[in-house]
Amino acid sequence: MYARENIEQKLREGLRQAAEKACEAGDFSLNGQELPEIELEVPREREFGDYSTNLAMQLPKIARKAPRQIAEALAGRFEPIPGVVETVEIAGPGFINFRLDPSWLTQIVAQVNEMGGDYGKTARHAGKTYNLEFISANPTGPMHMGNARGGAIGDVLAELAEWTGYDVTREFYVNDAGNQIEKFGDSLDARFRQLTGEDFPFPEDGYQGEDITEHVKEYLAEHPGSEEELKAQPPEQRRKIFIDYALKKNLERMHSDLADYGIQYDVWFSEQSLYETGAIDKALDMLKKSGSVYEEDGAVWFRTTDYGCEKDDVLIRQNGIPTYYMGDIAYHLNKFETRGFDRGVNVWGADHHGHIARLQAALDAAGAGGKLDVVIMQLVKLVQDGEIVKMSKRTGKMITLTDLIQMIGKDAARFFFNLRSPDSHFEFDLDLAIRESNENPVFYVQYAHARICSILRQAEGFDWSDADLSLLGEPEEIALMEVLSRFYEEIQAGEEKMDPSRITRYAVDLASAFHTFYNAVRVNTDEIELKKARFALISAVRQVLRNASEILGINAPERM
RNA sequence: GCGCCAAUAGCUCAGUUGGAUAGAGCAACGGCCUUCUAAGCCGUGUGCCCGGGGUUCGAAUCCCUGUUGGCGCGCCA
Repeated sequence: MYARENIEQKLREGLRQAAEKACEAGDFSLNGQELPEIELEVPREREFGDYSTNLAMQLPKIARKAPRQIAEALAGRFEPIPGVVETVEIAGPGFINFRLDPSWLTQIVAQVNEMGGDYGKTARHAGKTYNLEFISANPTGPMHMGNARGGAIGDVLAELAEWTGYDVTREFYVNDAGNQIEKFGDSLDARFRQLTGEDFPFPEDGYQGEDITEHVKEYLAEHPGSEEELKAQPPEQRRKIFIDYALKKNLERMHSDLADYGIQYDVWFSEQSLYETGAIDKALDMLKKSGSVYEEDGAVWFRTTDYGCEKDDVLIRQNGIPTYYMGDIAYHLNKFETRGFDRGVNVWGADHHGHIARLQAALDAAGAGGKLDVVIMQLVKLVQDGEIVKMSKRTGKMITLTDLIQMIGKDAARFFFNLRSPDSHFEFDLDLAIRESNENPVFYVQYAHARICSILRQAEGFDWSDADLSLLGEPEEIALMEVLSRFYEEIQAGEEKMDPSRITRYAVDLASAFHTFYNAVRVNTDEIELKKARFALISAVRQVLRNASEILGINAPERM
């Protein structure tokens, strides 16, 4: 158990008992009502102590007494906890402020050094399986900036889930079926015809990127003499050959690009496989049982309006081909029913948010409701030379994930995309990003780690295992230990709110507290006992910086 | 028209289970390297928390409403 959890539990218990005693003694009465949940917070101002509660200000309505009077009764009857609570004070309109025994903080240093790479982990969700689907970029072309953001967010969310005890599966949904694949094939075939001298118009809504032409050229280079053979084939056959070839190439490239980005998937789930395994039919049967499926105009519909949506949606088109929506339902039922995941989280771009309600509706109808959360990330707006760059996979004008990593590096990219919460609108200034490669906060964090490594390197062989941590009492040391104590809370909050940016901000906070400490006191001091204590402290800081870097998927360099 | 997300310092953004004096980075200016990494530290100031109502001991935070911006509302994915 982490120190803060322990202390908070004791404070709550103490307050509960104080309230009981105060009622018995007739200080005030709850008039038959339950004591509200006790809220504890860490006050912004140091002078208000280490913990504060507004309990006395929540009671006047029930007890019909002034908050100050209630606070006085509670504080007066609060049983001292030796070694934990030093003082109890009343302040302002009725806050009760607690000041803790300083020893609680030094214990954290020992705990971090003992737990090492496990410090920050909890078993809160132990035994539960968690499926995290992210990026799921169209395999018809290279990945873009939006995919880069989704990748950074998703991978850290997965990590946060693991740190809170979930058994996590990272998953990429490969959209290798449907209309865009047809378009992909048409585009490839059109380029083939043009390359081989035919005067053939390029489809208006085709993929105009260079990569399409490249695929065709590569195919021809790899299959010498195949040109005539291909020309003799019927167009559908030829399209299929090109699609199979280019899709495979694209997926291989995605694998390696994502590996460069530090992302490793456990499952690449093929949309096409849903058709081949009968998962679509099975899902449709499950939906039919809800009684909300009907036929009209030759198509099969799902009455999403039964579930609060604005209009119904088509499951099977007039031409008999299932919609993307139907596929997505089958896919998610596969996650929850077939594979039995306890929880699923998807990271989607804001342009897909309209899809959430109807997917949830269908899952409810099929009896798999309440298991899926969707994190919506706002789209990335790319700015270059002070102007917004329109990106489009269709026209092929875009900055790819690979370009980005080449420009600013994996660490900076991952950190940068997680600097803001997913639902904040993101303006990515390319000129700034290139310039920022040296100003990016990621270097600030990494520098703190490298500095600590440097100090420890110079004292190789120095043994501080018997350090007396109570010697740590400078304000900068206390501030640093307080940041250390917050780590597990940030992980929990990040997981709960599905917001990875908590961790980047925490890492910056910790690095900042360290840099301040470093400039204020000398670690490698002549006073041996103090030196031992400070070595124990910076060793703990280094450990937590490493753990945070692990979650963020960035390097913690030993030298810079 | 309807729905989702947003609006806080010159810029980019924190702060949202309602709390005490609304914060950080960048940018600007000044200071700190004869001892552990100056990619660092310290100091100097700026706010109609988009407007208007409401809820209450207390609102940047919750509710209603208006404005502005982004996105969505296909038998596309």
